[in-house]
Amino acid sequence: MAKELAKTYDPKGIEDRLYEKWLEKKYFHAEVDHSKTPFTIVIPPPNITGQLHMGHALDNTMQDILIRFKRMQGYNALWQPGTDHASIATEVKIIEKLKEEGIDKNDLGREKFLERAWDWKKEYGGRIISQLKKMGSSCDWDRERFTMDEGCNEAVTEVFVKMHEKGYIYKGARIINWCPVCNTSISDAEVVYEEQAGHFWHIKYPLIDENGEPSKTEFLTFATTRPETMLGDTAVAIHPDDERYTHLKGRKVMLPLMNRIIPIVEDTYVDREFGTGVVKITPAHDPNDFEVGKRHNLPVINIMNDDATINKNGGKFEGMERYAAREAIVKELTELGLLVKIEDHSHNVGTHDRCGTTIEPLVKEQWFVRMDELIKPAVKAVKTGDIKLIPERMEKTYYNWTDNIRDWCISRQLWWGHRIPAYYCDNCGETVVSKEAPKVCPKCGKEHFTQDPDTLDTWFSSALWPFETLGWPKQTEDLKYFYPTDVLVTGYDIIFFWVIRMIFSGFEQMGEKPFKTVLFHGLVRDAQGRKMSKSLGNGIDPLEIIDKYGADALRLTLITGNAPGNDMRFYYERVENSRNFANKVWNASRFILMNIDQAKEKSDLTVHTPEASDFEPVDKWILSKLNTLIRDVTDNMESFELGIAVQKVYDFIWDEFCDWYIEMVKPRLYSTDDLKSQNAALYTLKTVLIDALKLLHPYMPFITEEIFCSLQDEEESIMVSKWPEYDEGRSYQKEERDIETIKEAVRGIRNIRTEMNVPPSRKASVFVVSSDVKIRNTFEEGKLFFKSLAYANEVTIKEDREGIAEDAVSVVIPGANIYIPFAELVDIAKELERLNKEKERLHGELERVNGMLNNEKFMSKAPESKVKEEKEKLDKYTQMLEQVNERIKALS
RNA sequence: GGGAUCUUAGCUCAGCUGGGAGAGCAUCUGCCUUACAAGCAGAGGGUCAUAUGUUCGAGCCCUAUAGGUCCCACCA
Repeated sequence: MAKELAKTYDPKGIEDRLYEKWLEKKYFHAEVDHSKTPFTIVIPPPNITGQLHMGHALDNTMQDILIRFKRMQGYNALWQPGTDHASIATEVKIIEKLKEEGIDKNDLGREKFLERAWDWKKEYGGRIISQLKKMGSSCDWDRERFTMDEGCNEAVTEVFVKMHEKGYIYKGARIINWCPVCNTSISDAEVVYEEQAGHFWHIKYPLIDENGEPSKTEFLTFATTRPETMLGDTAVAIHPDDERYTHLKGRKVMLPLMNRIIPIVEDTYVDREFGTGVVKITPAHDPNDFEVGKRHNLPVINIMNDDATINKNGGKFEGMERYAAREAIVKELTELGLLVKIEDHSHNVGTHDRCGTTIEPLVKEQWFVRMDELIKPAVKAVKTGDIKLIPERMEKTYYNWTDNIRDWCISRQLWWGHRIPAYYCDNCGETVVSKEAPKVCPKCGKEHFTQDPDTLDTWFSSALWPFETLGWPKQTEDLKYFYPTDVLVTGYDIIFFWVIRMIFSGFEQMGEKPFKTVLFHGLVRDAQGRKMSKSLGNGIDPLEIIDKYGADALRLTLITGNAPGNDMRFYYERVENSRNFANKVWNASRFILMNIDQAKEKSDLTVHTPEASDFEPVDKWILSKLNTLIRDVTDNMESFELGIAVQKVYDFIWDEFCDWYIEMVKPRLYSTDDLKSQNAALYTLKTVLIDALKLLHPYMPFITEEIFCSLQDEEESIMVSKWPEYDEGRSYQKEERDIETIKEAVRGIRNIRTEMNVPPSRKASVFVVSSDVKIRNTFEEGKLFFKSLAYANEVTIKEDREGIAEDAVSVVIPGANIYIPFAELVDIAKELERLNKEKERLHGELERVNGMLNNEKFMSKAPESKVKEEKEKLDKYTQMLEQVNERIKALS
C-alpha cells in the first residue's frame, strides 16, 4: 500500500530524514571490491574556516551528480571527503579572534597558538561538513580526512625529504613576495595585480665628475613609481646601444640622500623607448633589478624591515613607514632641486590575495621547489590527452602557466601548517633535512638541533590530496584500487594553485596521474553579474535557499542554464522555477499513486506487467520516448554535459509526460470498462515515472527518493537502484509518428479555438477528413483524445468532406483536414484571411525546399538522407497547400 | 604586451561534431478542466554584434573590426 503524499511538496523534514536513512544504510560507503569497477572523486577540501557558499554548493552538486550517477550504473563509487587546514587563511582568522581578546600572537607563543588553532579546528572544522550534508552530498564520511591529520603529515614529510634528496627542493636567498601585514612570504600565485592610480617621479642623480665629486651641472634623469626604494639603489642602468648615453659609459653617479657613489651599468633589460631610457637599480626590492644586480655583481641592500618600515640601511629614514618615507624622500629631493617633475601614472600594484596589502618584493632565504623538471610529465599528460580538461579551452590556460613556470616558494613564516622538516645544528649551523630530528650532527658531531621555524604553503599538502587520502605513503589496497581517481571537479580559479600542483605531484610521487578528467566550473555571481563577496554583502547563503526552496531546487538551479566552465548568475526566479519543477514532479507522482490506489479500491486491480497486446499506441509512444531519453541522458552525462542532460529530463517530465501522456490516459483511468487497458495505462505511468525519477535522482536526490519509496512496496532506495538502460525492443517508431500526428491535430484545434475566441466550455463536433486509410486509422485510435484534449463532444472520421458544413473552420495538418462546424460562427472573411496566411506560409516553405532540391550542387553534394528529408517535406507541403487552396476556393 | 571568452527574444542564458532559431523569467489573452494556480491552454517578440570569406548550406568554421568580461605578464 503506497503512502499518502502531501498536497504540495515541502522539502522540510523530508531531506534530513532521508539523509539520515542513507547514512544509516551506509549507501555512501565504498570498500575495495574487485568484482566492481571503481569510480573515484576526491573532494576539493574546503577550508576549516569556511562557511558553505554558492561556489561550494555548485562544486559539490556536480560531484554528487557524477557519483550518484556512477553508483547507480553499478560502479564502486567513492567520493572521498575531507577538509583543508588552510594555513594562512586560518591563521589570519585566529589572529583576529585573539585580537578581540586583546592577545597578541607573539606574546602567546607558538605552542599556545597552535593549541588555539586546534581548538578552532575542533569547533569550526565540522561546520562546513554538516553544511555539505545539507546539500545531499553522498561522500563516504567514514573516510573523512584532514590535511593536517597524522597520515597527511606523514605524506608531507615524506615528500619534502624525498624531493630534497632529489634536489627538487632547495633553500636559497631570492627575491620573494612579502606581505608586511601577514608577515610572511607568499608565492607568485598568491599575488594579484591591481590597477592603481599613482605617480611617476622624475628624479635626477648628479654624475660624478673627473675629480670624483658630484657634478653641479651634469645629471642623469629617470622616472620611478617607488621613490623610497632609492635608499637601496646600487646602480643606474642604461641600454648598451643607447646613443644618447654613450658618453656616460663607465661613469658613476651620486646617490642623493645616502651619499653613495654607484655605477652606471649597461643592460639590455632597459627599454630605450620607455621614459628617459634610464632605470635606477634596487636589487633588494625589485625582481627585475635583482636579476640586473646578479648580472653586474651589484650589492643587494635591503632597506626594509618585515613590517615595511625602513631599516638601518635607510639612514635617517630608519623607522619610517614605507609611504611616510616616500613622502619625506620626495620632499628632500625637491628641496635639493633633484626632483624634475611628477606625472600621474596608473600602474599595476601587486597585492596579497588574502588581505589586499601591497606586497613588497624582498630578498630572503626561503625554501623553493624547482619546477623545470617536475612540470614536464604534467605538461605531457595534458598534451597527450592522458588527462582531459573540460572545457578544452582550459588547456591553454594550463600551458600558459606551465610554459612560464617559476620556482615555487613554499616556506611561510606562519605557525599553522606543516612545519618544514629541516633542522639546523645549534653548534655549526649544518642543515639536515629528515623525517625526524637528527640525534647528532653529521658535520660536527654535536647533539643540539633547532627545527626550521617556517611552515609550508597550504597548497603543498593539498597537492598530495588525491593519494594521501587513499593512504599514501603506505601502499594500501585502497590506493591500488581507487587511484588514479576519475574526475576532479573544481573552479577554474584554482587551476594554478591546485590542479597543476596535484598533477605534477601525482606523477612525481605515484608515477601516475592523479585523475583522468578535470571538470571545471565557473563562478556563481549575483543577479547583476558581480562576484559574490563579503565586502559587497551580495552573497547569497545556500543554506537560506535550502531552507526556503529545498536542496533539490538549489541543486537544479545551479546545474542548469549554463555551459561548462562559464560563470553563472544566481537569481531567485531561477530557484523558483526549480522549486516549481519539484512540485510538478511531486504532483504527477501524487496523481499516479492516487490512481493506483483507486484502481485497487474500485476494481481490485493490482498494477502488473500487461500483455504486449494490452498496450495502446499512446503507451508505446511514451515508452519509446522514455527509451530515447534514457540513451540521450546517459550519453550526455557520460560526456559530462550535466546541464544538457537534466534539461532533457525536465522537458520530458513536464512536456511529454505531464502535459501529454497523463492527460491522454486520464479517460482510461477514470473508466472501469476495460481493466486491461487501465492496467496498461497504470503500468506505463508507473514505469515511466520510476525511470524518469531515476534519471533525475543524481540531480534531485531527495524528492526522487521520497517518491520512489512511496511507489515501492518494499523498503528500498532509489540511490542504489539500477540506472535505466536503452532497450532496442522499446523503440516504437510507428506509435511515435502517430501520436505526434494526433498532437499536431489537437494543437491545431486548440489554436483555432483560441483565435476564434471560443470558450473551453463550448464543445464542438470535430470531423477528420483524410483520403489516407492509415491516417484515418491513426485518428480512429486517437478519437478519444479530441474529447479530452480538444473540447470535442463528437468526433467523426471520414474519407471525404461530404456533409460537413461549408463554413466550418478547418485545420490543415499533413495528410488530413480537420473541420469544426460552429453553428453561429461565420466570419468567413476572417477565416479566409487565416487560410491565406497559412497559404503564404506554405508557399514560403515550398520555395525554400524547392530552392534546395533544384540546386544541382545540393543534390550532388548533400548527404542522401538530407535530400530524402527535403523530398518528403516537398510532398508534405505540396499536399497541405492543395488542401488549403481547396478550402479557400470553397469559402470564396 | 600575450592569451581566453562573450556579443542570440524585453531580461538571464542554452544551442554538443555546420542541415529549417530554443528555455526560464517578463508581457498579452483565455481558463478555479476532479495531480499541480508553484497550474493549464494559447499569443506576441530575434537580418543570432558588424563586415568578409569557405561551403550546396553558417548562430556554429576562417579572417578582420567594434564593444564587454576574465586570466597571465609587469615598462622602472
